[in-house]
Amino acid sequence: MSERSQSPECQSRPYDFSRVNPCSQVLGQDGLGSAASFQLPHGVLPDPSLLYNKTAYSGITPATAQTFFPFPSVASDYRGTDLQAGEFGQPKHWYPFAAPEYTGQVPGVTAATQPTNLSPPIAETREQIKLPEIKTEKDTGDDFSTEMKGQQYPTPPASAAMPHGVFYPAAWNPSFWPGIAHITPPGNSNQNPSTSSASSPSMSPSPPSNGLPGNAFFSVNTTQAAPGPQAQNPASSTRSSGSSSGGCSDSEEENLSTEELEQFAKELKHKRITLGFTQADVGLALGNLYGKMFSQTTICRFEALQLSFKNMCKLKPLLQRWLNEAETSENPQDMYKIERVFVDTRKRKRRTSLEGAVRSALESYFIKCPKPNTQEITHISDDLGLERDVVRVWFCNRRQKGKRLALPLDEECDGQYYEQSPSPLNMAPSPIPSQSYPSTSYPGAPPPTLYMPPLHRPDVLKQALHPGLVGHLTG
DNA sequence: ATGCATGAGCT
DNA sequence: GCTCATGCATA
Repeated sequence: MSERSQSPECQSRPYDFSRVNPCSQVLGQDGLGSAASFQLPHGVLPDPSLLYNKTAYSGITPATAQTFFPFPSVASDYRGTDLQAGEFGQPKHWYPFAAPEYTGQVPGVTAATQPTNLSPPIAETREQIKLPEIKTEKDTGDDFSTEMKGQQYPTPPASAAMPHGVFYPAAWNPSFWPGIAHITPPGNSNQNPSTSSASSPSMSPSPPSNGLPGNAFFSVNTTQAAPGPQAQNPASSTRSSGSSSGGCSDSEEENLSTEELEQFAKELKHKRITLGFTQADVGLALGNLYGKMFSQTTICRFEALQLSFKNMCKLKPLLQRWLNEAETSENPQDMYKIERVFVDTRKRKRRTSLEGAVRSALESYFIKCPKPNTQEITHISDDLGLERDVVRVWFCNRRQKGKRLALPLDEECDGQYYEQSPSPLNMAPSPIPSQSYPSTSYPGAPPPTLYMPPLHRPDVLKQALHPGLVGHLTG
């Protein structure tokens, strides 16, 4: 009830497009006929935050904040060091369907074996393992059909040769993280009590046998244990209601501060890399260890502080435990062994790849109207020749992204971020007096009057905007 | 690392 | 239909 309410209540309908909606005007314009017309004039607010009229980063109340971490990705700098050993298809334990078939898709490796019992030699466990999954049609317009995607088995190459625990020695460069030049000694991880129980069961050579999710452990500290099928972890599932008690009520890290999270994220990344784990490994390990698996994406976002505060709080304990386990384990590789194979037979819509011009157009629309109503979405979709749903989803994601990248931690009323009433047709640079970025990004903006968190830098800003748009705006 | 998509829970 | 958490697919 807490967070859920945030939008409706907090935003108090900043702009109700269904009524008098500036967007409507904009959308109704003829000029919008082509993507070209969306070209934003230079100087037009490249900074999304400007649109949100967000207030200064003033810390947050861990207990309530449902905001996103806008920190600049702590990652992104060390690419070569952590070449993802590969992405693992998410076994999605909550989709215990049998694998009908699969096709090996790994170059050089023919998936000749049974999908099940996939337990590659240690040397290969880190390899890319794709579980069969549904892939959408590749080419048929919007429709999508299923298509079993091949299960990718370990690609022997280089990485295969890498022994666990000893990785990328050459690649690793601590300098990337000025703040954490060295790894803190194991066990030193800041808090975390329960962790030490270390070498826990999960570390045993054979991970939860079938690795069935039933291995619930996920309850960070609580009761929410078992993530049964698709058991969205409690925290998330309860977010709407439970969260009321506080952002990370389900976590033992309830008192986490943003600094702690930030610090932990760095620590995690640093150690993970040092230990030779990829983000995907970690995600899998969590599944094996605690029954709740996460994707490389999620781990990546965690490290980059791109999750909501609440989400960070929720995951932190798990990752903390994993970290401790990994550091103390003698056979860390066991932590991510995959032995379960489930197939998700759901159909997944083919991913739409929007062209630069279209994205720019959408971005432009977004600036003018972050929350288009049904009609407007329809208009936009017609205008750009996109599926309505694609447009709708794009806006949803764009808003989410906006929060992630341009939102300070404090805000809870996300509605406010979009409170800014869309600018009139002429797209006058959104003048959000209360917040601004360096003139470089927004020449016409008034000088910054509010505290600008470190993360509010041009480079971060760019992340919040579509590359195409940024490029367009900046030059 | 990130864009687009999915699904739960909610209004 | 929105937010939020999360993940597949891909740049």
